[in-house]
Amino acid sequence: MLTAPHRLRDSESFRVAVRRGRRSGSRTLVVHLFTPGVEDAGDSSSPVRVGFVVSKAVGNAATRNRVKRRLRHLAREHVSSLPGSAVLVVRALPDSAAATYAELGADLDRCLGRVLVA
RNA sequence: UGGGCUGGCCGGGCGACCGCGUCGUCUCCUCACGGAGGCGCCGAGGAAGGUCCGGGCUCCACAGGGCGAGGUGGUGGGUAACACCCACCCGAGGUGACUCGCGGGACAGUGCCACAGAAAACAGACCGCCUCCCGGCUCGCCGGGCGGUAAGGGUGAAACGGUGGUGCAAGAGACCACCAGCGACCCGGGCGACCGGGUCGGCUCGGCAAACCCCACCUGGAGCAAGGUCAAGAAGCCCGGAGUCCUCGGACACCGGGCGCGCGCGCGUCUGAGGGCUGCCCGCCCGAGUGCGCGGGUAGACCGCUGGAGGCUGUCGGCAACGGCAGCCGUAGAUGGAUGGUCGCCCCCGGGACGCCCGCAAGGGCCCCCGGGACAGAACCCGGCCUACAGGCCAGCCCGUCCG
RNA sequence: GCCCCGGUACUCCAACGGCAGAGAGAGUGGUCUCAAACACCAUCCAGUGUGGGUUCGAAUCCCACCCGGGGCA
Repeated sequence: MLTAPHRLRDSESFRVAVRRGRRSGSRTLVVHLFTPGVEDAGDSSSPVRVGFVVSKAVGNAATRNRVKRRLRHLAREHVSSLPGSAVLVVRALPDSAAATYAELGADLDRCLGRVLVA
């Protein structure tokens, strides 16, 4: 689980991450990672922030909550490996509703690996 | 023992590790705001759901009357209130326990009843039946006419009471008996809906109001993004539309709208601007500001925010719903939205199979492996309704079978 | 949180409570053409989102549910 400072909670940051960040997808989810450059980062001390997008196509409220909780728990493992002041948005696809915790973890690892190579 | 009816209840349990949120407390960092960490308590539901009703709460409004609109619809209770619940009545279904019913009014009026049929609502008469008259005749009849009838025909969802008899030219509630139905009155029972009995009457009168409508009763508007406090802010913000440029990500200017404030103009301050009575009118009330245009700021934090028509137990009243009294309990408050993740054991269900046990057998039990365990996530709070739901527990009752 | 529309053939859409359903496009088969397009003719495709009720009779009226779209704060 993520503590409060690591939560992404304003829609502008979501838009920036989704539009300008590096993207990688899998069957169950899509990852957007935005790492601000030197000129963009006003204060380099801001923490890594993570947000989630789980649309109604995934399922009803209980299902969406479960997916979101699993993703939050998984994303916690990656916070320390991300560069400072990075913004990560994880978008859940409809197949994520039926995926197990291990499958979601594998997909998140693979996508984050691809995004972080560059 | 098999099948069924009704009511109530549960919604996996225990443990380990890693985590999240509110509150409390301690420690540390910071000038401060605040932040980090440790410990402790608590942390989704029976439907939290759909948003179909009813309330609480908040703001606005509120002399009264009329028209309109919407809702409810057997009776009597319960309740803060209801379209909910309970009991009863009536009707329908079931052998029964029991279930189901938008269950007022069709002599206040208007409207509709397709097709078929002679005729579809007020009686009328197509084929028939019959007296009489005229004509014909093969004289048992045939044709025509003035009339009388409504038993029979067949259509339809529905055809103007049913059966039997008297009666008649033929017939008919024309008359009689019984039955069904309608109305009036009387007696008895019930708070009442209504029920039981009797007398009399005309002797009979279709359905649809989830068609307009009539009757009785009820209904002010909005909603916690209500509403309030503080901060920021004399500066160009947000939303929608369409356009130009372009490095296709954005930038720029235009039009319309939104809110605090500033400026200008108009109309006004008791001879009344404007507003309200949230559908309209009369009428009434409030009232010192208000309408328009131009410029164009902020959209953050906190309160509201959880103790309430609260729950449990006992007792009393009541057929019951429910109510009175006493005692005990203290129970989520997030805001990109906490209550989770991964395992182990147990429980339940399904499948498989080595072995073991019981049994003549069908089969049953133990152990092992695999898979599964629903519907679904609080967002101001309650009372209901409706809808979804794996599996399970308890109680009462009905019908059948067997044994005594 | 509050509220409003809509659901009929493959598609777009009509249908006073009355034969259960019109039209256009698309499709199919013909005519025309060397072949096609166009045009013309014929034909096929629905049981009206689901369930229940009122009625003699329901796409239509009423109730509940499902799905889709939209608006306001």
